[in-house]
Amino acid sequence: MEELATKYDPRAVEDKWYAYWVQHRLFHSEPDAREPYTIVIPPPNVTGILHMGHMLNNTIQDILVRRARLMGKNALWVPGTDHAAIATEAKVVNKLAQEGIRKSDLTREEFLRHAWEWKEKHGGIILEQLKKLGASCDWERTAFTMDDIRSKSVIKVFVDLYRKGLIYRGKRMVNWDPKAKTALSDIEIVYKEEHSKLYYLRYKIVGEEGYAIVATTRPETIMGDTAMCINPADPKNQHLRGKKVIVPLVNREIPVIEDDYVDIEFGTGCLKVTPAHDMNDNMLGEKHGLETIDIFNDDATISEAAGMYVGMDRFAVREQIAKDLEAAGLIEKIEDYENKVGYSERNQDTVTEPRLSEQWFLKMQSLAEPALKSVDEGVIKFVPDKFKATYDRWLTDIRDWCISRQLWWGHRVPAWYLPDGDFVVAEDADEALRLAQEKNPALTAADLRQDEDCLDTWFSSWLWPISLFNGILEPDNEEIKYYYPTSDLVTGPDIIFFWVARMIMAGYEFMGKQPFNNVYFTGIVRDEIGRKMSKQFGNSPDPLELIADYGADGVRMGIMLSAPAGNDIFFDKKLCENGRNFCNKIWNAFRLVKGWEVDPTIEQPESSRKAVEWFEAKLSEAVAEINDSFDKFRISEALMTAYRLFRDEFSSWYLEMVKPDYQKPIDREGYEATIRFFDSLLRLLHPFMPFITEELWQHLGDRREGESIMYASMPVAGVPDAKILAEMEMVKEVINGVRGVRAQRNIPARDALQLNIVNASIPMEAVAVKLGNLSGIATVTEKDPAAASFMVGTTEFNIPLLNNMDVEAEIAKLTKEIDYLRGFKASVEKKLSNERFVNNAPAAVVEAERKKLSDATTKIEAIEQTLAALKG
RNA sequence: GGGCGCUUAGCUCAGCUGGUUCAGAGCGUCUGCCUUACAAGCAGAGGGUCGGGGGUUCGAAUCCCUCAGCGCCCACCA
Repeated sequence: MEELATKYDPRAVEDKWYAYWVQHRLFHSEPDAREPYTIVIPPPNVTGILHMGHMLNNTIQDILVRRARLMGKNALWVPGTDHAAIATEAKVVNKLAQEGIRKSDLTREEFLRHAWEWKEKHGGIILEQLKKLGASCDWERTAFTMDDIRSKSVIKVFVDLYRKGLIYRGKRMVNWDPKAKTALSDIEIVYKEEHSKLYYLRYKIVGEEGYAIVATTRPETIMGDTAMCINPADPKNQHLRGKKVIVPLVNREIPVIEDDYVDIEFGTGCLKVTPAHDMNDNMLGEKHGLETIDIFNDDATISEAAGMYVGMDRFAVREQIAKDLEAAGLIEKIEDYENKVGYSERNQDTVTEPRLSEQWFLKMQSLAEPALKSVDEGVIKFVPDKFKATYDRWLTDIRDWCISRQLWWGHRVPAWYLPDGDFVVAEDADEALRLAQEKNPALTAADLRQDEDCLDTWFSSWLWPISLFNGILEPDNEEIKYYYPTSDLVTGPDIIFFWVARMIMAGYEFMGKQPFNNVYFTGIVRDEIGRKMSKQFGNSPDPLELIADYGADGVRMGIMLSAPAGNDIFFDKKLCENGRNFCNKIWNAFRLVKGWEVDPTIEQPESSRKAVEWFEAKLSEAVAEINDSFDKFRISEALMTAYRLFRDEFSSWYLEMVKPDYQKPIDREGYEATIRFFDSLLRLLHPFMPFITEELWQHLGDRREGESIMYASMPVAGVPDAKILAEMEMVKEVINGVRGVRAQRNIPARDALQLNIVNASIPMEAVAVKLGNLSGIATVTEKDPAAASFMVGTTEFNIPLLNNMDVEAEIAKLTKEIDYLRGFKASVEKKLSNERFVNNAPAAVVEAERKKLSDATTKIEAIEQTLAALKG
């Protein structure tokens, strides 16, 4: 192999290996005899662009999938995209607007043609970006929520649920997005605290002097007022009972009704009731049989029904009406007020409007029950489990799901209306006609009109773990039987209701089984100062640029280093630098090893033999730790363990122990063991850093075409030799002691030093000699006053320094140490002289304290002697 | 208004059912080193009365109470 550069260049290897993996179909999975391991990707928006949240999420999924593959499972990660009805439709509408085309001028078919065009052009960019990250998805299975199988699945499920009586149509109060002009479900509303005004309006009392004062934040809705409400128990408003009042400006008489819903303490205790534009008012309206006046159009401009301000925008009207009321002397006062205003989750600049409209709903109660039970009983495990509480609460108090959207981009509601207003629900037009003819044999296809609405995007994503394997259309097919339930779901806690809970419900409803066994919730990615990364702030780095700068492996490591489960992660580019540096470390360790020349005639040195024995144990220990971390989904910790194993134990200790002298050949045993360890380390690191590990693994041995580290086996944890681990830790301390002496006195590493041990000996002398650069190790009975000293445990070590000795400094150092030890000893003595401690604490604890005391005593004596010798 | 969670080194966090391995890790900082794998590096060092107060206990970062600060989720107070 040719000379390797001193720095790892990711660009030279990443594309090469990704193409190799794809070419050899190494990400592809088909059912076989092995145990399956399945992940379905949380489908990103088809027209979306990769952001840091995706990077985190997909890095974790890739780590899990690659690890499962290395563990011999039949690992499958299914990719795909989501049609994201509202978001995509909005993008298409904007794009058309720029071309001077209005959606309202297009037919549904024309619009959809534009939308598909847009999807073909922009769809899947995000999947290409994932490839740069190294995502090992089975691209042959790439799905789309609006492709044929997924669309038919959605329709089938709709029809099924309708026939089970779980889907109904009704005129209800829903959240309305006046920009997208569609209904939204309850959870698609985000409430934001806002500074607003509380207007106190004067409602003239009919047949009486004076006014009733009503406090409202929305004076523009007075045109829709159809009652005023007081609490019957409110003493200050008793005089209003049974009266009528006149809506200011509008001059319409409305009754005063009574309901204990009204909070006596709020404002004046008088509430204006606008049943068409407020959830609670609607409730009051139904209870008291009030008229509803819908004063808004679907874009939240004022409608004809309002009779005033017609065509004006709701916020403009608020300002205008305040002025007009003021001018008419109908405002008592205006106060500053903080309240929560609902915005569209998808369109966060748009204030939603409660609105009465005809929509399709799904009854949730019966679906929620098994879903709730499953998580409660731990059939599905949440990591971290604190999210169980959130999940429980939502499902326990669940409301029906408004599933229809007034959009064109999506799955069209499979309902057909008959001329008489009745409707049928069917899988297609033919079936619809048949059903319609059962009602009226005279009907023809031309008499039927399909519902214009689409279904909520989540009504397709909730089927994802099933529909990806065609489990809705063909419930008994081999794939669904093999891959379902999937293993782990990796997603953000922000979509726990939108997606996770609903997938669980769908899983039980349509498969009778959970859709996945574990849900791993990632944190939200924030910048260094804690802001959520978003386009708005422009604080999200471009993932592709990061990959270009640091390499995919470096970026993956950077993300994972700071990503404990469920905690928000503070992303800082510097972490990618650490990742890149680590790649470089691995690269250079490889250069070292690859540069060795093997001489089979050389006998393995003692230091090398010990090194191999020790690292064998160290590796086992680390593998066990990593396995344990993965079992708990502590992926960052697993990475940290592997990182330290490679950098500290392998590079700094092991390689230094087996490394031959400059330009000297290495023995065969030491070399082969090192290659074996390197191989194990690469396999251990592969899930985290797929590219560099593949590159080096390929160089490490003779590989066949098509062979890959992806399918090498994960190292298994043996039983580590505890004795050698302990011995090595002791030797490390001795070597550190020697290095400390060098550092303090500026003794160059190349000057060999003599190490004398006072009345003791150490294991692995050869290792200490090599790494400490010692000229010799001897056991002495007398301590040498002209020597630097340090202690490991209760053993004292001397390094004779001859004229290099700084007696004052040595005395100062030892004095400090002995002071600390005396204090420590005193505290242990105090504890041991406490009878209650000695009597109550477990014997082992007491014994440990006794040992501490005797060790401290030994050390103090040794230092006292040394000090005496130095001073004498 | 309800629920949950957090507060440990300059930063980000780990510390499971109280007691040797309990005050840790990574990063950053500081000090030496261009030592023939790696300066994107090596070697070494410093740094916290575990948010405040109280309690239980022989013993508390760990259990209980309380105060303060922060975060998240949910909720129809106009």
